[in-house]
Amino acid sequence: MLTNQDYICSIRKCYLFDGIKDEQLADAIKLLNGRIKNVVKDDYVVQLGGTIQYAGLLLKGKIESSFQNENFDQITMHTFTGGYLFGEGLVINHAKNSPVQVRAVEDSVVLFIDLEMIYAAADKSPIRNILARNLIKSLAKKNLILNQKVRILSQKSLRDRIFIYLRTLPKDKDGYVKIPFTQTALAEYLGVNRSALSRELGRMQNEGLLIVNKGKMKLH
Amino acid sequence: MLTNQDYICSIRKCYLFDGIKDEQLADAIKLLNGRIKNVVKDDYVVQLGGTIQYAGLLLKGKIESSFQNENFDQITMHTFTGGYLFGEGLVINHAKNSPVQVRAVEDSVVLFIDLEMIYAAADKSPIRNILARNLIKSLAKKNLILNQKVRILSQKSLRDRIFIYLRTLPKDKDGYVKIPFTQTALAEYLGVNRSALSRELGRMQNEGLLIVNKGKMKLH
DNA sequence: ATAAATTTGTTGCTGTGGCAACAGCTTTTT
DNA sequence: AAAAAGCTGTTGCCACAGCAACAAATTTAT
Repeated sequence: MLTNQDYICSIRKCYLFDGIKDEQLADAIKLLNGRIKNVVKDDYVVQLGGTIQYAGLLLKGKIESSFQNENFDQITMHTFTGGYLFGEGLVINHAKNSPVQVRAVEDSVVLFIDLEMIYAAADKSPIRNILARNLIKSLAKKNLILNQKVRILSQKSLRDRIFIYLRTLPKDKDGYVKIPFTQTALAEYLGVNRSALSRELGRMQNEGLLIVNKGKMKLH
Repeated sequence: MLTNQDYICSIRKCYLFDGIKDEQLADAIKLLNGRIKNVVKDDYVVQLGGTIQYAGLLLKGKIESSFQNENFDQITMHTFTGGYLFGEGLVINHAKNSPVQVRAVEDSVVLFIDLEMIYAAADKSPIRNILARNLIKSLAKKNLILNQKVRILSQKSLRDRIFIYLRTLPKDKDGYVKIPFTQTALAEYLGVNRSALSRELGRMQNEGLLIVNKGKMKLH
């Protein structure tokens, strides 16, 4: 079933199978009723407004989650590559009417898994325990990431968004923080216009609030 | 330990102890190393930048989560009453430097619990399984709520925020959706100015896009 | 080394929506 | 029933940030 080494690599990128040895992987996936499916480019993995029974783990390719705004424009939320787990929240809550759609932007391979198997069954295999722990950690992690994003997006001024973002990054001994984004990507993450971000960073430097230095920044 | 009926009421409001009978509640709480603590008004339950070892379940009183922006103003995120579970994400991720602080706004009682007990121990009691399932569901639910909020806050125009918000609410047979907020609270949820919201709702009605009717709205 | 592609800085224009202030309504309290 | 508190509609003002367009700089590809 899982002969492709690349697929195993992808699986290892997500938390869910942490602590499960390669030789147990097949058992774990079987326990989750795992099924591998090829998805051709532009096919929908999750339909807008649809129901979703299984979480997906992207083994290969590239998929994109998006939703529609008022004008029925597609707004891309995120593009994912191998190892990304999606749909957990919807599946676990038995959500109908998915508010997002997931579409393959190139030919992809997805492993569909039934997360409810983790806690639905009566037997208590050690694998089940590990999976439960990993799922909990994975969900909690997404929670933190989303919380941080909400905190940033709740700010009205661009400057406050920058401040909050910078404050959460760890400082090195000189008080600098390393920005793991290009400025373009940072603007997208902060939910602001790219040139406005550039302008504001310039202002902040003029005011002596900030030093920008090759992908590093320092406050005050 | 848990003689107060009000406390049990609060506990029942959160998912975590679903499916656990009242007579097993004490066992479940013991399993989680539960400890009840009184918190006086204005005391911090979680310090900004601090570490948090236990999740908290509010049994009585009122607490508020907030964070600080650039000017070290406190920005309130949410105010909670009995039954609210907080800090799970931070605890499970062993997060240091909490980005939020939690403060009692009136004299309160909090049950601190060690969520890691759910999956850390070797024994596999049925209670542990139930707790694991409930924690997973609870985290997944928060995930959906946060996702929805991110989707709304990512919109630049107030109108799009309104559209997205309204689209997720269930319609009644006449196509109306019931708004579970006052307009003031809705503005806060959407992250916009209250009077701007009022203005925009007026505009949309003028344009024939929306009908507002006593806490109900209808699109198109 | 040159070309191509991507990223960043800059600037003018413009509109949205934040803010403050007030008035008219509800709802709650006593 | 009166008073207090809270919610909603309205309006003027104006700053912030979105957008477009271009140039400069940097990175990646060939």
